[in-house]
Amino acid sequence: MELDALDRALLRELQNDARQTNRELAARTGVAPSTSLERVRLLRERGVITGYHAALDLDVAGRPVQALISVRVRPPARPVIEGFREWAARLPEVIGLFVTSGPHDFLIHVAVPDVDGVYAFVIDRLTERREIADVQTTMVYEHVRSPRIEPAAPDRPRTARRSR
Amino acid sequence: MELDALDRALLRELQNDARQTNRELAARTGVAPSTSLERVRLLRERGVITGYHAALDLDVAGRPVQALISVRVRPPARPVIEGFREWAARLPEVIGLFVTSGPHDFLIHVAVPDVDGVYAFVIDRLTERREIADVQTTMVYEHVRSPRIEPAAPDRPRTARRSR
DNA sequence: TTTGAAACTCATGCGGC
DNA sequence: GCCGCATGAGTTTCAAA
Repeated sequence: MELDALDRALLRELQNDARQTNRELAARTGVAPSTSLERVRLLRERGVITGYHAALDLDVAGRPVQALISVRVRPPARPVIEGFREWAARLPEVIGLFVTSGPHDFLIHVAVPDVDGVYAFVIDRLTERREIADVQTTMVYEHVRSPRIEPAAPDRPRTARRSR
Repeated sequence: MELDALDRALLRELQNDARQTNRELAARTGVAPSTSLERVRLLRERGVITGYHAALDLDVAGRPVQALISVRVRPPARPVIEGFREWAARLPEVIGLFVTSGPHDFLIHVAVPDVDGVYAFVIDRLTERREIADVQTTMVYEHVRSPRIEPAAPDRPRTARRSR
C-alpha cells in the first residue's frame, strides 16, 4: 500500500475539486489522461478514496447554528454505546459524531436553524433515551475543515542503525 | 432562497455521490438531464453547494489514530483567537477545528499514524505557541459523519392563526 | 506502467412547450 | 420552468513501447 508522488497529487486535487474533468486532473498532475484515469480507479479500488461528496453551506441551507453535545451513557458497555451511536447518527440535526475517551462517551455535532433548535435537541430528542447519564452543551462559533488531508509518509526502509 | 423537492433530491444524491453523471442524476430524480443540469448549476451559483470533494479513508491513508485536543488561549481576544485558528488549521495533523464557547476556546481534531503522534502533537507542536493557557486531550475511538445533511424546512407561510 | 488515438458516452445550449 | 435534440467535449479502452 504505497502512495507515490502522483497518487498524492491526485488525492490533493480530488479533495479540492472532485468534479474536475479527468483532462484537467491529468494536466495539473503532468500525466496523460489515461494515466490519471487508471490511477484514480486504483485509488478507489484500494479504498484510499472512499467516495465523492457535494459539500453544503450550512448557513445557506438554513442551519447556521452549530453545537457540540457531550453525552455520557450508562452503563458504558458495547451494546449501549453502539445502540446510542446508531440512533444518534440518524437524527437529522446531527452532522457528525465522535465516540471518545474521557468523562463523556460521545460528542455530537449538530447543526440547527436557531438556538432554540439546540435546546429542543437536548430536551426533546435526547431525553427519549433512557441510557443517557449526563449531557453538556457547547456552542460552536466556527467550524473549519481542513481542505487537504495528506496520507502519512510511508515507513522509511529500516537499516541496521536505529538512528544517525 | 427556497429549495423545492427537486433541489432537495439533487442535494441528497450529490452528497451521496458527487461524480455520478448528470444522466444518472436526472434518472434518479425523475427529470430530464437538461433540467437537473440547470438546477445543479443554480445550486452552485446560489452557494448552496460549496464544492465537491473526494473523501479519504484515514486508516488506509496511514493515519488511523484520532484525538480531540481542547485548547484555551489567553487572552481570549479576537487577534489571539484568529491568529491561533489560522495557525492550527494549517498543521498537517489537523483535519478539523471548532471554535467554541465554554471553558476551552478550541477543539482540534487531529489524525496521526499512532498514539505517539498525538503526544508529539501536544508536546512539540502546541508548545510552540505562547498564547496557550490550557490543553486537554481526548482520544477518538470512532468518528461518524452524517452521509446526508438536509436543508432546513423553509418557514411556513404565516397565517393569522399562530397554530391550528 | 504510460501513452496516443479510436470509439463511444456525456454535457451543454437552445427552440419549443 | 421543463423537455428533447444536436453538437462538441470528455471518457474509456486498448495495442504498443
